[in-house]
Amino acid sequence: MRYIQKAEYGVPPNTSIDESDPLFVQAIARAMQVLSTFHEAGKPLTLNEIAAAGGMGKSAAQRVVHTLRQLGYIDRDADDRGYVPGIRILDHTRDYLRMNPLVARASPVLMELRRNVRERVDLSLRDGLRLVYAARLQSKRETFFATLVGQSVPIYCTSGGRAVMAHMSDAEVDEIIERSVRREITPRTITDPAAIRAKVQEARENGYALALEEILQGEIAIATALVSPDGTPLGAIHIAGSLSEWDAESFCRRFAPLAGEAAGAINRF
Amino acid sequence: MRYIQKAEYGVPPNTSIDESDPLFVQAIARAMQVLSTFHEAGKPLTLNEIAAAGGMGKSAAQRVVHTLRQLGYIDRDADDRGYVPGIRILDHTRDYLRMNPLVARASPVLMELRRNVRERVDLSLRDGLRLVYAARLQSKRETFFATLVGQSVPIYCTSGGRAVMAHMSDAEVDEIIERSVRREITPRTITDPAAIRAKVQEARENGYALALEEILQGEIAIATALVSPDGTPLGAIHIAGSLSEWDAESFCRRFAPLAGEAAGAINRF
DNA sequence: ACGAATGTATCGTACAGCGATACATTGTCT
DNA sequence: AGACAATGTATCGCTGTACGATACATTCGT
Repeated sequence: MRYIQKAEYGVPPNTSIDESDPLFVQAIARAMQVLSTFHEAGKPLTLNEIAAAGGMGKSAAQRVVHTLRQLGYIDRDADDRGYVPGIRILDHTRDYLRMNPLVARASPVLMELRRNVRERVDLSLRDGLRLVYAARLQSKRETFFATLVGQSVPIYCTSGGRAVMAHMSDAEVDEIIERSVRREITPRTITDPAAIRAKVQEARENGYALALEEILQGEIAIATALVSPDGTPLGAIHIAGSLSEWDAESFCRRFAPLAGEAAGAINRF
Repeated sequence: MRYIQKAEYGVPPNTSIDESDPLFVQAIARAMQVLSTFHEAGKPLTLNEIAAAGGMGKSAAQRVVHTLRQLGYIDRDADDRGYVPGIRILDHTRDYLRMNPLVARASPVLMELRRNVRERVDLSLRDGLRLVYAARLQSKRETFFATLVGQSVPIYCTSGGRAVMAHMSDAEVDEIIERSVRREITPRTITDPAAIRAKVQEARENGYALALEEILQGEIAIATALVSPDGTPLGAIHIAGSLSEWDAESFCRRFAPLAGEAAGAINRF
């Protein structure tokens, strides 16, 4: 039995909480902290690992895990060797997806788009310095792990991220670049601030953003932004293909108009 | 802006918790209770609604919501009119999906299956009296809301459920039937215990289960069970099509072998 | 067979979270 | 417009919950 794929190029969400907030319930923070331990895990976890990772005592971890287990948010591994996330999580996934108006509005358009495009089509939503994939329509050849709902990627070095940044002020863009932990995820990841700004500018002019192998070797992706009525960028639509089948120019010529149309259909108020 | 689709035919999970458990952390239960309020909601919720639904005081709801908001598990609605589930939920979705060995093992097989089948293909996992959809490869014509990850259906009246029950003892089957709140979701939903037992027996003999419009009008579905090495049923693979294109017999003849093969490929330890 | 690491149980004390209440702000009805 | 109802926000003293240390049980690894 194998357990694979931890965070990898995923981005941890911002969990910098304000200490000494009179309304803040610490027990809840502990619970979520425990659940979040799995973000970095590649295998079922033991109580001690959870306690250590959460910076809490063994007793605290024990009680939290016990409680979450009763409620179904944590399970025992199939072989009873450790703890894994529980199925009740999916109930909340459903709630999130169906109550997010952007997802609801975008989905039919995405499926229509997928009909005209034999490549992977994704919807991502902005959360701080990252984009979180909310809906993914995989192409024929994709592997499962590359296309998980909830997967997240940095804004600074992705097509979707740059499409989003294209709808921000220069100051905001700079702040994102500044605060991001930039590293070369692949050899072709663009990490230089000036170069990123240039790509954002390019996206502004083209109306779409392009990224070549910045996250995954051999992957080409273009994206267009989804914006709220007041112009705030909320997320992006991605079309991703393989460089073994496409060169950048023909990929853009073929898919940029489609991606633009799709975004347009969603963005109308 | 519209917010649609609440629980409907979804099944609420079993949250009957043991009172007076010395290790039970009530604050966590409260937090999850609050998040679970959205299961039944068709629109953004107010503080008072959350408090009332959770059977707690306004202050308690206030603190819980405040905390979950800080952590990103609850957001304000786009128009600042109410509370909605937050995007951090998706991080845990990803954890669940990738750390569940059955999902991991089944996914490539599912995609291969989808390649040979132009209909919807689903993977569901058992949780008590219900099946929870964990992976869904939609066909061309599906609407988004019909194919949400996290959607759940009762065991007693679905193809997947009967495929699962086929791998249980008669006593276990009876218990499921007994404990389920059986109602006619559609006019064709089978709710009579004896009739259900007969359908289970039929599934045992055929190696697959069939359901006709028991959940959704016009839908036909067949399913095969996924079992652990010791024979315990863990979930099912579904193939679902439309009665406007298929009659029961040809649907089975065409897809039963494929569903069986797929389940077989996954079940080999 | 042994030792190390796991999950489980117990218990008195401190402080976290409870509920009542009061305030602020928004939207709605006539 | 003006008043009202309903929303989210803040404050505070008391109670009871969750804390951590420790001891026990059980499984795993070698």
